[in-house]
Amino acid sequence: MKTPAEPGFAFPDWAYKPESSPGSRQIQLWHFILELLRKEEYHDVIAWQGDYGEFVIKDPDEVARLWGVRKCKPQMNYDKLSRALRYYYNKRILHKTKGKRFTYKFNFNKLVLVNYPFIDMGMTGGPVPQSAPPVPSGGTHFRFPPCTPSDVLSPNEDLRSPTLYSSVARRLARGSVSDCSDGTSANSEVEESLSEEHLRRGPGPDIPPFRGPPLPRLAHEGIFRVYPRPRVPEPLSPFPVSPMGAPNSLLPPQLSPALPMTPNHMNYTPSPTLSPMYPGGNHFSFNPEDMKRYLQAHTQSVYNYHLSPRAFLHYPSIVVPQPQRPDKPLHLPHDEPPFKFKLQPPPLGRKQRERPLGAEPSSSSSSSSVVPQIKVEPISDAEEEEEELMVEVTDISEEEDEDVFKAPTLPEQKVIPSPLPTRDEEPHSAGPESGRCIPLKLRFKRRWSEDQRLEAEGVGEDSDKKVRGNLEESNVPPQPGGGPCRRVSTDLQRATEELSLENRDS
DNA sequence: TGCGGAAGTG
DNA sequence: CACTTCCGCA
Repeated sequence: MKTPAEPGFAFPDWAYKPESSPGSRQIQLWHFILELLRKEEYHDVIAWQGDYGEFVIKDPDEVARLWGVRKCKPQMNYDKLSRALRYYYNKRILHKTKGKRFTYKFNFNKLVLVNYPFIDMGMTGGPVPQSAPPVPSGGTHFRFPPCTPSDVLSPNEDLRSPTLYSSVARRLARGSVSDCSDGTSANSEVEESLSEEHLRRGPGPDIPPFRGPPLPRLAHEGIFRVYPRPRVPEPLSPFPVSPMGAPNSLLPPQLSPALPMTPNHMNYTPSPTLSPMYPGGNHFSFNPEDMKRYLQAHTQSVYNYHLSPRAFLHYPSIVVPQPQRPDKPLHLPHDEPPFKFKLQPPPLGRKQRERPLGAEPSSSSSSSSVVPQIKVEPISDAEEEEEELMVEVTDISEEEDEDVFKAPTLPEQKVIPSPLPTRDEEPHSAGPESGRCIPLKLRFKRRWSEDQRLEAEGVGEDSDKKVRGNLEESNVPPQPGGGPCRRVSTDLQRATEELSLENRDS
């Protein structure tokens, strides 16, 4: 109803932080830049130009002024603004296009990929719209595994969305360039609060508030999940409309962006909090097709500029065990272990409705004390690496990225070198449990057990010791009957439960 | 022009 | 934390 007739504003929610949110800050410079970039009105001031994601500040002073207005910093000038931009270098949000005056380039790889890691960044790049880096289409409600979105994103980056961003985007839509003292468009705030609700509701009445639409079972199953088509044609890309035009004419059924494009990334379902806006919303709807194209192309430039490839390399480790797909070796022929995913014992006290395998009901309590110690290396490792690799490590690669690109070095390779024994893999060979319909879980469990076992056998001596040490230290004697594995499996059990639950509901 | 250190701000 | 402000250096 109250859909501002603004010609396609389209920023992904994740790009903003609602003022209301705790750590929310005001608009960030890059948001602002992006915003200007997508507005015709400012094409004389700033515009996409050159490479993908590359833009030129045609009128530095004006941009600075606008920025100043937006931030209520009348003293703002290009010098200062550029300093701010320069800070983005390290964050890898931007980088300078050398040789070209006032030309910078967005590292969408970072901005976008991180949020849409499922997109294939393969270098198959075809022609891509130049000035219109599209963004994946909404409709996806991702969910990261146990780890939180913030784990995936740099802590110091605000790309992560706290929760719902429904409206913030909208506000920018209009009060794009100012709202403080300059009458230019002082509507943001107001508008925002107003729209907050129906925004969530979307333009259409049929659009349920964003929360947790039927989540595809799990990436591995719903790879081809059909996504609701965005209400709005695509001209509303977060970026200037692409020459390619809106594929609105005939959008192929919206496939999950997590499509077969890249197995690496489709193994987990991104978190809803990171998800693009609800497709219903008119605020943000991007088309996977475009996104894919863009990203592919962008990848090239990314490679050219050595932008962080870690985003990619990294994800595989988050991967969730894949159901065996004989038809398609999901990827990485060799240089990567099937999955180096270590389950982190989920927080206890939650749904434990699955019958605890071989664990007393009360085990929950006992194990709750154990869990922390048990955490072989998941949490810290996973999280730390994640962040590091993803973002902070930035510096490391700052100049060595090339290498990274060429020879992705995985954090740990000590993973199960051999394909798991068939028996272990066979879904049929039902396990002790309800050997039927908990494939994922089972797989997880097995995988994990396997992992644990191997580690226990010496592969991962460190962690093994760690675990034991901890166990001893905590007076938690090894399970008499089951040995370490037993405990592990218990935890695993829980973990899997947690995980499957996680994926089930939401 | 562009860079990045350093200190300051909310 | 994300700038803002100032500044020396190239």
